This record gives sequence, structure tokens and C-alpha cells, in this order.
Amino acid sequence: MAVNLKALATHLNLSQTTVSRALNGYPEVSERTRAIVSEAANRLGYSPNQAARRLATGKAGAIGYVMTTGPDVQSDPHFMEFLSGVGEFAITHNFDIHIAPSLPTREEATYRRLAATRQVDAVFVSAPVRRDRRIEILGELDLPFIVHGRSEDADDTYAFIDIDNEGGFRDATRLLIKLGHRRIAIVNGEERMTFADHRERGAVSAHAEAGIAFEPRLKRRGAMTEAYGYRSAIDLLDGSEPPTAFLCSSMIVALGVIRALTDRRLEAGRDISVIAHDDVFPYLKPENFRTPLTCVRSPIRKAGFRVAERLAAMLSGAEAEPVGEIWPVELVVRDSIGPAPR
Amino acid sequence: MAVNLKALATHLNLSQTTVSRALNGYPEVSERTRAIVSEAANRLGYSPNQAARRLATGKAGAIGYVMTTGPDVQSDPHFMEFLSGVGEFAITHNFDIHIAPSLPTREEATYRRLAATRQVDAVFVSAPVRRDRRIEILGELDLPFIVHGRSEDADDTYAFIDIDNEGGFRDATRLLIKLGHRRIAIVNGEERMTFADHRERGAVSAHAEAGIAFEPRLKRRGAMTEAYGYRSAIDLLDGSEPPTAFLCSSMIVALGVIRALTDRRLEAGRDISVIAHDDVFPYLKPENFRTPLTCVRSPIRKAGFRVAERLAAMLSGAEAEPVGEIWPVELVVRDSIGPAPR
DNA sequence: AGGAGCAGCCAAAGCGCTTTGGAAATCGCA
DNA sequence: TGCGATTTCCAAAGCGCTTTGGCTGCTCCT
Repeated sequence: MAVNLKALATHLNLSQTTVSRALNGYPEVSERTRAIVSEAANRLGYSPNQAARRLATGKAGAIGYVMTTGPDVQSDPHFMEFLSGVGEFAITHNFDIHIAPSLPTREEATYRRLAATRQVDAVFVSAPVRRDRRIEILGELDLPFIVHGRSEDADDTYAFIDIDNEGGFRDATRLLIKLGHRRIAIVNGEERMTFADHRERGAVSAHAEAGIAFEPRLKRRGAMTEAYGYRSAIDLLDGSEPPTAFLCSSMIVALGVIRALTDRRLEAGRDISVIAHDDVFPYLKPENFRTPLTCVRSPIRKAGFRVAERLAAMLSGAEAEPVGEIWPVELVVRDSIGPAPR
Repeated sequence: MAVNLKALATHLNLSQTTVSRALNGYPEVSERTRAIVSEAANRLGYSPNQAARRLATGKAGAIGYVMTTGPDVQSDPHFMEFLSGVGEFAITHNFDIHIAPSLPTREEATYRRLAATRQVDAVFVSAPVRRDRRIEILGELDLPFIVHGRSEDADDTYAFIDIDNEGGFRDATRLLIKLGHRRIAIVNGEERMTFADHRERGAVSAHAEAGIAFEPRLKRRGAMTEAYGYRSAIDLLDGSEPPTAFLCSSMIVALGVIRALTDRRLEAGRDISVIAHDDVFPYLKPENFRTPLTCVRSPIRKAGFRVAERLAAMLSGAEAEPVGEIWPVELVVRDSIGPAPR
């Protein structure tokens, strides 16, 4: 059915060697021959069997990702946008993305399998937690990897790219403090997530430098759903000494927080201030909130692109030492903040 | 480095044949030997080189998906939830998901490459358009595939699984009509999308059977962003003879529509009715809208699971003829609808 | 004219697995 | 005890590619 190297070579009265070299751009074949070969290849619709090529070269032509899933695992809407970025780069370098689904409990085994079966040249890890087992395992495995985010600080033992979550939330908090806010709630990501740690740390340090005590009762941790944002905000607003400002770890969470405000007849920017982290989605923009939302912003798609780019660099040997890269985030002020009520 | 079959066989003083058979569960090896072999395989951390296995068997152990991406291509938040469903099934049958990123303009070539390089055993296609070129190509290619959605009706030439978009929107529209609504807007998906055609058809037919003319001015087509929902609704509300009800093709669109209503001091369920399609996301639930949202509902994750399941069936030969499968959707009534104002 | 150097091509090995086509050992039974 | 049937295992071929290590014939220089 499908035409293979041998058939093509026979057809051309050339050896497989020559045909292979012609197609792969090796210099030891004349331009004339190369032209003839590639013309024929196109015409006959030849493209090399990837498995055979892999076996011969040892290169997989794909980068991997272990996606946890299962009945109780919720999908992360951020990931799709991140993946689009990875894909954008992958296109330019002709590699694919190999997704290995895994139950959360089988993650370790899945990484090991990926490494052992040589299906991918490298992997990327996302949403790292505090002491991320995946990073420990990958460190032992013979498989290049990069982390989107960080596992633990002061770790220069693995490659990563992260955004300055701490700095972003510090800036945001500073701004709120400058506006007179003293009770600032932070509706943050899940407990174990490092990005949430960093954001909290940023908020805390901004309080500290202003000589204000950050009240732990005002912080929340949880899976970033709209419902979680709502519940958290209602809970805080209905308690005694409610916050005068909210920091939200995602746009979806902000949606829930705003709904709570609306329920309590509070208007963002006038009665209460809201700042959220914006990963920049095409379908939900902070400037389009009823009260345009002040944000700490960093396009997650760019991060995906960069992750792929770095992985490619690692594979080509251009990046030897594991380096960590931290991107600044941008504070974009819109109408959702204002002076603290007094 | 990595232990291979040969090494394992030598170590065990057995032939590669026997070791291979023992590991793959063939009957012509004694249970005793099998036990010894698999113990050793575990201990030495052997797992077969996937490329070699592919080359030998012709099976890739992966299903493919061509993901369009690029600077101007927006990611689809629905896809991640769909993919989780695919993954859930994939786990149980030990195959992976191979994502081939592609510029929209190169989609055809990407499918051809996927077929020619034999990297995947089958592919799935999502978000089909009217005359979907992808389906035409795949029909010619020697690569099993299934479509999530439909390309054109009366097509029993390819395998698909779809939800009854027409029926769902017909039911929703009937309900609105019964409540006295006569000007029902439909804020639908992109022009070329078949699911949007079907939903529109459902709405139109419900009008027809009630002897009411459906006004084309009340329909909108576009990429389903929040901003699009908002703009569409504002435009309709500010026009003459504004609609008394809205049908929205996604939850995100509904978010925008609701924002527009709020801007115009209209309350869903009291002043105006809203029904949306709900793909069932963990992070944004219709029951948690300020006014709980009446929905036409069908979990997209389940569809993903089923797509994978059917693909597996096709590969095992259990599913020979291409069949189309259409799932009913559920109309879930909540507070966002009410009698038409008079 | 004669040899060095090089461009252009090829045969064959090998990547690590599965699988075909036996062979040897064991078993059942008359 | 002898012989066919059944287990249990093996050697070798082959999947389709890349790549090593030549070989040939031409050009160029002295």
C-alpha cells in the first residue's frame, strides 16, 4: 500500500542509501539527483515510516506530557491555551506532542514508561506542587525535561520556566495597600500548588514591608472553580470584619467572587476592590468584565511556546545546564480597584 | 543503558522469542517460565522499545489528533474536557494520544503525514464544519477515524458520535414558545460549524411547528467568546423589538449575554429568559449562575470517552461498518426562564 | 602522464522487537 | 515399549529506516 524507501529506491534505480541521503539533505548526493528523488517522493506520496526512523536514529520526534485524568480529576482549562503555545513552536520544528494519560496514582509509573519505551525525546511538566515527585523521578531518569512552574525554591537542579507569581502579587498587594486597604483577601489555588505559595508569599511580603499584619483568616486555598470563588467570597463577606479587597488566582475564580459581590450588592471598584491573575484567554477577557478587572497578567500561551523552545534547545545540545527562567508579570490597572472605604 | 530484550534474554538464558512471548502473554510458554521472565523484567526495569515494537507489529499504540494552532487560532476550552474523556478510556486500554499541531492552512498535509508515517493507529476529528475537508481526506486515507460531531447530514459514510443538537434546541425553543416568547434570539457558534447549523435548525423547526415565523435578524453566529455573547446581546437588546429570550450555544457565551442583560438592568428569569448549552465543566456550572441557568446539557467528557472507545472497537475489528451515533441531550430547567413579558 | 583528492554512489549492518517455521523434550496411551 | 501428539523452546527472518565503510570514476595538479 504505502510506498516505502525500498520501493522508491527501486523505482528510481538508486540505492536506499542515496535516496535516504537525498531526502534528508546530506551533502554527498548531487543536487541533480536530489531534485529527481524529491520530485519522485512527492509524486508517489512517500514519507518515511516514523517507527523505523525512530528505531534507526533513536530520536522520537515528539515531546511528551503526562496528563492526569480519571473520573475525579478535573480538567484544567488553562492547559489548552498552554498547549496551543507548545504546538505553535512544535510546528516550526516538526515535532509532535505525545500525551500519555494517567491516573493520578499511576503518574510515576507513566513517566517511567515514557522514559523506558523511548516514545518521546523529552517531556514537560506542568502545575508543580511543593515537593514534586515527578521532578524527583525525572531527575533520575534519562529523559530531558522542563517544568512549567517551580517545585521548590532555590532549586537550580532542574530546568524550568515560571512567571514571577510572587512579584506580581506583591505589586498587586502594594497597590491595594497604597489605596488604603488593610483587609485584603486572597482566594488562591490549591493547597499543594507552588504557584499559590508564591502568590501568597508576595501578598504577605507586601503587607510586611508596609508594617501591616496579614491576617491568615483572609486567605483561601482550593481548586480554582467559579463555585470556589463564590463560596470563598460569600464566606469572607458574611464574616465579621470582611475584606475590602480581593486577590484572585484566576479569572474563573474572579467570576465567582464577582458573583458573590453582586449578591451582596457590592460593586467592584466602588465598594470593594478586586484584582485577579490573568493567563490571557481569548474567550474571557478581564477588560470585558462588567467592571473591567485589574489584573496581574502573563500570557500562558507564550509560556507554552517557550517551554517547547527550551526543550528543543536541550535536545539540540544548545542548552546543557538546567536553568530556571522567571518572567516578570505585568500589572494592568483597570476599574475594579479603588480607595478602601473608611 | 536501558535493558533490552536481547539483554534480558541473555540474562535469563532464554531466547528472545520465549521472553517476548512470555511477556506478551502467548500460550506457548509455561507458566513457570513466564513467572521467571516477568519477575526479571520487573526487576531489571525492562520495557520494550516502542519504536521497535511498532516497526515489528505495525501497531502504533496511539490515536492521533490534529490540533490547529497558530498566532491567530484561539484555543478551545471545551477540548481539554473532551480530551480528559479520551484519556480516561485510553488508560484502560494502554494507548496514548498523539497530538500533531498544525497551522489551519496545513491541516490536510498534517493528516496525510499522520497516515503515511504510521505514527497513529487511528485519529479523531472534532468540531466539524459543513463540508469538512478533513473527512473527505480521511476517507481516502488508510487510517481509521471517527468524528465528534457531524459534517453533513444523511452521511452514513463515516463513523461519528454526535449529540442531538437539533433536538436539544428544539425542545428548548418549544419551552420558550410555550412560555409565550415570540422573539427568541439565538447566539450561536461560528458560521461554518455544523453543530451551530443543527441548533439553529432545531430552533427554527420549533417555531415552524408552532406556526410562528422565526426572525433571522435574531440569530447571531460567531466564535464563542464572552465578548461575542455580550456584543450580540447588546446589539439585539438595543435594537427595535428586542428579543424576550436568548438561546446561547455555550456557557461562555451565556456569561457575556448575562453581562449585557445586567448592563441593561434586565434580570434573567424575571425580565428575560436565557437558555444555554452546557457541556458540563467542573469549573463553571450553570446552577451557580446568579440566576441558575436553564440548560440543554450533555457532558462532553463522556463524548471523549466514547470516541476513544469506538476507535478502540474499530481497531479491534469489532466495529466494521461506519456508524453514526447520536446522543439525546437533556433539558434542565432552572430559574433563568419565565413567561414572556406582555 | 600519474597520482592525490573528491564527488557521487552503493552494499550491508544494525536499531529492538515480533513472528514464522521448526526442533527437542515430554506426555499419553495402546 | 513405542509412537504420535503436545509442550516448550529456539534460530532466523523481517519490519523500514539510517549510517558506516567502501568503491568507482572524474578532476586537478605537478
